[in-house]
Amino acid sequence: MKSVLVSEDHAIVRFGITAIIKDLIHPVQVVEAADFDETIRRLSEAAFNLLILDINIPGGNNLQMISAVRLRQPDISILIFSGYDEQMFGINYIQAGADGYLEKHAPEEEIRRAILTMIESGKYITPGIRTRLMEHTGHHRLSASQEGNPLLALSGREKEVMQLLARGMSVMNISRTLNLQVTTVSTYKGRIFEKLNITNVIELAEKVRLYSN
Amino acid sequence: MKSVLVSEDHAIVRFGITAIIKDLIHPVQVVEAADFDETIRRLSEAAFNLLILDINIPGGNNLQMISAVRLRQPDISILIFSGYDEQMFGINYIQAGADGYLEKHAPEEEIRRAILTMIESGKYITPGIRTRLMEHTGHHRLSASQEGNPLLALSGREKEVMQLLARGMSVMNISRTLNLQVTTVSTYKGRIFEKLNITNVIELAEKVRLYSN
DNA sequence: CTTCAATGTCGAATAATTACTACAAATGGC
DNA sequence: GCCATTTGTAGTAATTATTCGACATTGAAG
Repeated sequence: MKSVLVSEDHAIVRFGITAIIKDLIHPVQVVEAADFDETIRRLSEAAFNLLILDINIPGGNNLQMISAVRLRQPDISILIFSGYDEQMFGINYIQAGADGYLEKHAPEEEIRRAILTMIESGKYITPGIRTRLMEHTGHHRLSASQEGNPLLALSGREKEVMQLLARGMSVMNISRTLNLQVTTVSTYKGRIFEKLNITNVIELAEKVRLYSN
Repeated sequence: MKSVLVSEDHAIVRFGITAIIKDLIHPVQVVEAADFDETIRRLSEAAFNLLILDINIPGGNNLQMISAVRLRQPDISILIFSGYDEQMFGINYIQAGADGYLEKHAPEEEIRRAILTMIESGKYITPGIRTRLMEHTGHHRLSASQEGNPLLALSGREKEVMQLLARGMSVMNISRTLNLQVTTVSTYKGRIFEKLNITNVIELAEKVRLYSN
C-alpha cells in the first residue's frame, strides 16, 4: 500500500489534496500535517512513499527542510508544492534535492498528473520549470551556492550593496553612501537580482534574513 | 435545491470547497469560476443562493466586485473568502455589503460551519472579525492607530495597495492589477508611507508582517 | 443642512531607476 | 602564462516612480 504525507497549512488545500489522492490511488493511506514540526513527527512515526510539501509551511520555510526530511526518510519522494509568490524561490528546493515541483495554482489536471507521476516514477517537473532550472544552473552558479547559501554567489561589492538594499535604502542613496554612480549601483542591483533569482527588494530582504547567518 | 457558485482561482481550493459543500448540503448544485469574468458570466446565467468569493480572484480584486455581483443577483449571499494576506482589508468587503467572511487558513471545521451557516441564515462572521469590524467603524484613524495597530489608520484602497507593495509588486504592476493610473498608485504609496511613518517598502513589509495578524 | 477632513482618482512635470552596452582590471583554470 | 570569466565601474537612452496640485465624493460633526 502506498502512503502519502501532505504537509500544508491551509486546511482546505489539505482537504482537496487528500481527496484527490484518495481518488487517484488505492489502496492508499494519507496523513496530514499542518506545520513542519508535525511533518517531522509523522516522518519519525511511519514510512511514506511521497511527501507533498508546501514551501510556506509554518516552522519550515527554508531549504534545510529538505535535509531534515531526508535525514528521517532518505528514499521518500518530495514534491514541492509552491504558492505563486514563491515560484522563483521554489527552484532552489529542487536544487536542494526535492524530486518534484508543483505550483499551487496549477489546474486540477496537472495536480493529478503530478501526484500520479510522483507515485509512479518518483519525479515530476513541468517543462517550464525544467527550462528555468537549466537556465539557472547553466549560468552563474558557483559550487558555493549549489549547496545551500545563495548569497555566497555574490561578489564583495555586490554583498555590500545587497546589505544596503535589504535595509530599504534607495539606489540613489546607496550611490551616495558608497561614492559610486547611480548606474553602477543599479548594475549591481540587477546582477544581485539575477544571481539570487529574484525580482524585488522584498524577496531580497527575505533571502538576506534567511541566509545571512 | 440550493445552488452555490465558487469563485476561486486555485483549482485545489475550488476542488476542496466543492467537495465540502457536496458533503454538507444536498441536494445541491455547485458551479465553479476561476476568475471574475467567469463569475459574472455564471451569475448572468443562473440564480445562486450563495457565492463564495476569493478576494484575490483574477480580474476582480476590488470592492466593486460586490456591487457587480449584487447588480446581477441582489439577494445572493456573499461569503468573502480571504487569503491571510488580505485579512486587514478584507473587512472592507463586509462594509461594502458582503454577508460573510471566512479566512482561507481557517480549520476545516470552521469552513464547514461557515458554509452551512451562510446557507441557513445568509450570514457568517467570526467573533474576531466582528470585533475588528466594530473597532473599525466606530472610532477610527487617530484613536485606532494610537492604541496598537497602525495599519488601521489606512483607508481601504490604501490597504489594498499596501498588501501588493508588501509583496514586492511594482507600482506599475499594481496600477495594472487594480486598473488605476500609475500616479494614483504612487499617491497611495506616498500616503501609506506617511501614515505609517516609514520610508521604504522593506519597512512596509515589516509592519505588515508584524501587524497584519 | 453646511462644513471640513478624509478618500479615491488623475495629469503634468520632474526625479529616480533600469536596460543595455562597454571596458579595464582582477581572478581562476588548465 | 594564456584565455575565459567575473568584477568594478559608467554613460546613454528608455522606463518607472514621485511630487504636487486638483477635484469630485463621502461621511461625520456641528
